[in-house]
Amino acid sequence: MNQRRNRTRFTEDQLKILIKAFDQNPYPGYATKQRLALEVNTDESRVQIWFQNRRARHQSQKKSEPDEDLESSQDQDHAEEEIQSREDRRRRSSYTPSQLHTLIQAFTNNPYPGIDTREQLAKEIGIPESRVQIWFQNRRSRFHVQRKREPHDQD
DNA sequence: CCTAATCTTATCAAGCGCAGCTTGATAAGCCCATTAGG
Repeated sequence: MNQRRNRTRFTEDQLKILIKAFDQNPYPGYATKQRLALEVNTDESRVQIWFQNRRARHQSQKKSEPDEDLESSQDQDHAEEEIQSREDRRRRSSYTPSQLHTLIQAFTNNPYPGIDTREQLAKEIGIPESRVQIWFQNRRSRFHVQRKREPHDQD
């Protein structure tokens, strides 16, 4: 059926490691996320989601605090520097026509597959489930964009 | 209730082939995205 992945429960030890890494760099590259995943014994995709959620929480918290003490006056270009030092992304995947065919067919059948369907697909075509999920996200996104660009006279 | 999982939208960037398109990967979401599991 169409259900979510089981909710991950991080232990305190795991969180300690993740938080420490987050404080050092809230935008880890793929290699760092993989290393962390190994260290806390989970999947890289869970580490990725954890960082995304933590950034969302942290940034909202940041906004509510003015924090104009004696630190920000010294280096104003800190933000740019932060972006520049971003680590490498995951290497771009490339799918065979056969894999794409299977994905597209599944998409036509259901653009919002649950975890079971995604994992089954992943197994079937031999790519990680996280890539399947990203593929569906991108596909849906572009489907929506195209719809906006060429609005049909109906609706 | 807390926060992992999910969704949309926008953007970066690899690959191809040599200008600019296609598409996988990543980030943000604003009175602070929504949904839902335990």
